[in-house]
Amino acid sequence: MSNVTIKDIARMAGVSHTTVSRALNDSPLINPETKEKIKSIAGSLNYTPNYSAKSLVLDRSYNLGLFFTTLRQGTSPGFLYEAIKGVNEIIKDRYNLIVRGIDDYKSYHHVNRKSFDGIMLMSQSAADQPFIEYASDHGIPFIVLNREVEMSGVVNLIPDDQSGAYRMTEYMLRCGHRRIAIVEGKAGFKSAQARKEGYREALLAYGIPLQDELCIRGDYGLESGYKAMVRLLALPERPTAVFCSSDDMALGAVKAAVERGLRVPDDVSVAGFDDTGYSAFTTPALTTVRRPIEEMSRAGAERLMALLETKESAERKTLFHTELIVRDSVKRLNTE
Amino acid sequence: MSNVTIKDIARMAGVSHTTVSRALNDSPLINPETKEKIKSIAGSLNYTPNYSAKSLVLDRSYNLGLFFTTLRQGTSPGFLYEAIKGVNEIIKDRYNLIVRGIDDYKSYHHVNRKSFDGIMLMSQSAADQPFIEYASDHGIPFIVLNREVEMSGVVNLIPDDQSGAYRMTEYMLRCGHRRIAIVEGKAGFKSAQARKEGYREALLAYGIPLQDELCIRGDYGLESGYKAMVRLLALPERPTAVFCSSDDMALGAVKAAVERGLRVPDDVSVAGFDDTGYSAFTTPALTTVRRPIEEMSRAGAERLMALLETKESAERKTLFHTELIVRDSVKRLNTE
DNA sequence: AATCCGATTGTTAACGTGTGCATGGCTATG
DNA sequence: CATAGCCATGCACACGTTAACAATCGGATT
Repeated sequence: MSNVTIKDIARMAGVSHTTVSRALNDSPLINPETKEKIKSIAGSLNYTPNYSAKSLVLDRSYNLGLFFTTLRQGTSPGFLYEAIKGVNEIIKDRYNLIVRGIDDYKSYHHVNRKSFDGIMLMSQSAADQPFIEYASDHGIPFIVLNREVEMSGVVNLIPDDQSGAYRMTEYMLRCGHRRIAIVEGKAGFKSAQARKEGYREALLAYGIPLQDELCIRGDYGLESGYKAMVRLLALPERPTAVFCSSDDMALGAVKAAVERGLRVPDDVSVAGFDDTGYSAFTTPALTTVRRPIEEMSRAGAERLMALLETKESAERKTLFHTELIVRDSVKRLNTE
Repeated sequence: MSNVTIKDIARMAGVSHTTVSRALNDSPLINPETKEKIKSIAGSLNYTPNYSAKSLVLDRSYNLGLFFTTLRQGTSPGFLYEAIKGVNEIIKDRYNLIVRGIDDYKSYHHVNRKSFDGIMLMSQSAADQPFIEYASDHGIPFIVLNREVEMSGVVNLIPDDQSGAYRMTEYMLRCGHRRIAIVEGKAGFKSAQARKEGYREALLAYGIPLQDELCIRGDYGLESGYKAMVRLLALPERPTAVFCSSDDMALGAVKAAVERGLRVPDDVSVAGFDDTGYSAFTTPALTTVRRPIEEMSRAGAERLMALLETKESAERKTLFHTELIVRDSVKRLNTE
């Protein structure tokens, strides 16, 4: 049992517990020989510091929060996975990573400076604005990932969704598509808006008007992609290509098309967004936009650690590049 | 700032901090009126207890661990997602859920009774036996999910993989398949072994010998399913059905088949295991075995909470039912 | 020889909370 | 009226750690 305290060590070493504390924290005040002796005793006793006690006096909890807007809906497994993986690669052993959806909290009461040294918010919707203000008001060091936030002074790492969507739409246009539909993301999600905007811009650049009947609202989930496609296929003049704002919705869309006897991409092209691990293995392999979630999370963790150790923080806003991944689900109509 | 302490409240209420402490903890010793008064002051001051201090004196950290064998490889995003979701639904606000792969720790030094009130281990491989022993030796309350563990006295919740695999194989046999291959899970993973065993048993029941050339080792990942299928298709006499030990591998397998001009399930049948959210939306929709990860995690969290609050713990081992999900990826060869 | 200084160690208090024991007031009982 | 008993509260300490300040010692400086 690790009930060993510095006082026990002090007794064995014939010194005061203060000296032990200093020795174990590598204080330069302590005689090197004493230090060695104390460390070896600590080692042999298998001493582990009591972090609750440290926390109390040092005013640090050693807890880091990784919060999502929600874990219930609108957060894809792949997204969660990459984010956790990225962060866990960076943080030191002594930090605890606490994962939670902010909608899991009945009140933010338990979220405070004493309980969290810092927080990374994977923000997906404007709905977490209150949370951001709460964190800011309570002086909790935090950074916001994934969603652009207007607040000044906040470290903000975001993927360049808009230009990703632009490039995808442009790619479809270059392939000769002119009647291009979009299945939008979840209402209220900034990412949904950015992707729509990239789509709109690209169409504009090619002088093609935005048509309401080709814009269908989804919620990023599989099912909503399916339903959206069903509606698109029922149109008098149906689109030749469908840009889905998430890979999951693209899967749903493909499903709907195939069920109705259409081949993808021969009869209708479908593209996604995210490049989840699955996209390369669907049939057909999905043309999509890669979003560097893991890199972004890693960078976020690094920035947060830096922010905690030295009080300075570098640039506020950083864009992470998204990348067009061409696979097999969009057909080339011309020979350009 | 939440620098309010019970002493501040005590001063304002004209009582001792002891009384405040008791009042806020609903001690029956305190006069109801005093209690009300104190609570209202605490409320208006927006008081939050300092959990580091509480931890120190109560010897509880309010941290719960959700540990995986690894987060790097062999853990699918969907698995992680469902587990976290299940646990987060149960645990109370005041608990922190700490998610980590045990292979992230350089040493277990930071894992101890003071830092974790309890641990749920999503065990996937025998490789975490040392960790289990460590936790046991250090007297940390813990339960093991997902993998059967021999240790006595450990609460152990596991999905009935073996009978799931049995039912799947049996289903294929009933459909008239006789030459059935298996793509096995990651070496060393208990789940891989259990699924293989169910497969073996079913074949045996139908008097069909196990053939080594039809058993290919995979690692649960997409890529490995692809490669396994490539090998199977290169066989002189190829299987009519392939049972993959995970949905991900099934996706990979389908991919390989389609690339070689084969249709699933018309030319070759493929089945998976897990019933990830995607299985219903692949083309063709995947026939698979549902594994109740979320339910199991929820139950695990409940059991752990119970174990922490009252020291008793109910039955040791609980099996969670797996369920055959018939979709479109396995062809019926007969008309039985 | 008196003083000072640097190196090392110890004394003591502090962080915010919970709890055993003592205290004081009030009521009921004889 | 005295005493027992209960209810409500306070006092003092504990939890394990860090840190400001004091203390000791030996040697160097004046």
